Amino acid sequence: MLSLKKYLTEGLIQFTILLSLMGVRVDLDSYLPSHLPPLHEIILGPTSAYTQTQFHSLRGTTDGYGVHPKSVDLDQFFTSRRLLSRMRALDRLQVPSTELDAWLVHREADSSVSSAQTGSSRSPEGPQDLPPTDSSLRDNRETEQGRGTDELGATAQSESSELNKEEIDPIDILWLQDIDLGAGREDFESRGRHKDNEDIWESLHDDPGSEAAPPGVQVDGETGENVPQGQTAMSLAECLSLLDDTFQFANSSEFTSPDSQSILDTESDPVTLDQADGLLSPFLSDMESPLDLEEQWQDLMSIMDMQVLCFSDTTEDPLYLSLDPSMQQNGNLEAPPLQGCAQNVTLFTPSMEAFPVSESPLPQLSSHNSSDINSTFGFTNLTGILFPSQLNSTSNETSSSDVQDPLGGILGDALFDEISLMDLAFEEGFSQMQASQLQEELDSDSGLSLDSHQSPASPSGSETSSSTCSSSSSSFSEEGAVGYSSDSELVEPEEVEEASGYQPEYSKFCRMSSQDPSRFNRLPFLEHVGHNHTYNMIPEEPEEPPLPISGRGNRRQGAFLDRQAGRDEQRARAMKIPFSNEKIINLPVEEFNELLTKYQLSEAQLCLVRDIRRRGKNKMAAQNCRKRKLDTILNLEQEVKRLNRERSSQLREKGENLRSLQRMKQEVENLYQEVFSQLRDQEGRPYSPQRYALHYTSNGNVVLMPRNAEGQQNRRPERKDRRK
DNA sequence: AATTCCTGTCATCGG
DNA sequence: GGCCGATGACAGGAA
Repeated sequence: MLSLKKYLTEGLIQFTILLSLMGVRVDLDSYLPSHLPPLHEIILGPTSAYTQTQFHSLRGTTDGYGVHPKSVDLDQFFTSRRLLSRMRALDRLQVPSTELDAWLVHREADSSVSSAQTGSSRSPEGPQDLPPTDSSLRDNRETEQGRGTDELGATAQSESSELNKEEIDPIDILWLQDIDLGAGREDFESRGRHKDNEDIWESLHDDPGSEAAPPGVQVDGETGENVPQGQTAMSLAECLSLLDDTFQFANSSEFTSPDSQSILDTESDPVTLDQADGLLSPFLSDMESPLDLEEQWQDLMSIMDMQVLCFSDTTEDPLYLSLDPSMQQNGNLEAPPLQGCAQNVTLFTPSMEAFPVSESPLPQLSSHNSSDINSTFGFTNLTGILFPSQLNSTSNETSSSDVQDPLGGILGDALFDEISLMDLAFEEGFSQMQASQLQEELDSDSGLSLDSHQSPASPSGSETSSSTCSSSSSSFSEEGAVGYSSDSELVEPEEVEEASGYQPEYSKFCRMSSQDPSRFNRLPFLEHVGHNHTYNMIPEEPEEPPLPISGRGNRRQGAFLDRQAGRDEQRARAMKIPFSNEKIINLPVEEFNELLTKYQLSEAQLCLVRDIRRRGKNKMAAQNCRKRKLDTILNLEQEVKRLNRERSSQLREKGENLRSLQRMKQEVENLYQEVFSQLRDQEGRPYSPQRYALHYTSNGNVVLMPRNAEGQQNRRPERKDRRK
């Protein structure tokens, strides 16, 4: 839940930034072709707000705990870095207004075709009975077409309701079992949210058809699809609402459970899925596959990147380019120079406008050395990137190879090979990740909380629940692992049931119960069998029908438990203990002592009773301990996969940035050539590139200097630059 | 017969 | 100091 909040907050922040950017562009586009200064100011605000300093201070203050490998903090670290780089990219390159269109398409597909994640995860139905999307669900809830209507709808269409109920039942049962297991409060809350969705979903299923359509959505008479009305604009609230819905669905582990997936695979109409795939945005379609929120945001940002890069490719405005020679100072190229380059844009533009034709640039050069620039604007490199190599190729002072392409080492094949390999590994590992996605999502995206963030069936939760339960009441069969009682008459059927439902997720971790849960999902009466982890509740009586499942683990377990339970039971019988081992083990200590005082037990009897209690409790503790250990291992495994994905994504992002940088370099080079070729001396002759070169001052001015006079500051430049 | 896996049990530690 | 849960270590049984 914590990570969910984190992602939600982060997502909202990003989305707000997006909207603000879009708004800025819309406002300025109408009257300002060269809107850089105001846009830059606006962008610099959030950009500066994401400076490293603040980032660190935030890291230090928000959560308070150290950077554990599986800490949310670490996640936040990567995410914040990504945000920072994205913001820099936004500063450097504009966000096209088509961004809004993407969201509109998203919503339209959402409304008309059915949500991919909804359809894939929950709905086994065909195209005629498409479940409403989550946003539409929300709309419905807000427009009183939710529960109130669905009661009527449920009576009128009880049949379909029954059918839906049947299909929902396994999931509900799973959910309830998790509650029974003592899922933590956080799990309760998060699941409660899903449950809300399920309720609404159910209600709308009970009330299918046009009346379930949210306001603003018409039902196509031919296709039966919901056609959104008035989609030309989406309010911020709607967008945020949609975003919120998306997050809820994205984080819904139930919606990606294998059983529901199997339901989809077997019953859903592929045409519907195709439609959904075709219309939904990649952001949504990702939720169809159980990617984590991190990836979804990455994909969203990738969309931005693609658009931004396209925009960058098409733009010819050289004002976006920095021509600062100080960038020649260093050779290595990394992301920060991009920011510096972008920052320099605003400095460059006005100064170029005010550039006097007859002004001598040399003093400026002498007064503004590159170190000043670096210290002032944070330029550390970009050195030869922005300088034409061919001009320097004839000069002995600057090696062409040096200036040629400092990116060469970075943009070499090695990096891209690495990226490709990472991508490949990512692709290959994904199916496995999908297989274990449920667990990953249960642990939330940031995943890896060892003990502080247990899965719903984590021992801490169940133990806490059991301990509180046992201490607060005398119903000692809550936890279920209460066996030891061979007195079958004392074991009530419901107790058996509870015991059978004990630790439903244990099957994921224990080989002994490696039955595929999906096999029993459609058979409610086998639900408990599918999650049978009763160490102690296997009835001793042979007349008890054997469990329909078989397998080495269960047989062994059953026999072993029979033996163990029988041992203590026999001892208890031999010692004529007047109450059941179940009570001995599971009663709270006060009631247990009370029980002991009620009966006049001998010393040997008391000793045996205490031994039985100690062994029984320790046995449950050992079971929980082992389960927790397995949980930890699985969580670590998931975290490793997640970090690999993160690394792959960041490598990809880095490659994109470097490619963008290369494009910028090429454009600047072309610009340099163009400017230089148009320069004429007093006699109207062009300057020789072998003898002259353009240099850039810290204030954005461009000066023409003789090459052999470079570094000498007492020479007048032949001519100043021209504005581009 | 050796190995592996599962489970119970004991001892110990810490809350 | 006792209770209780967690956990490492060990043992025993089954496959």
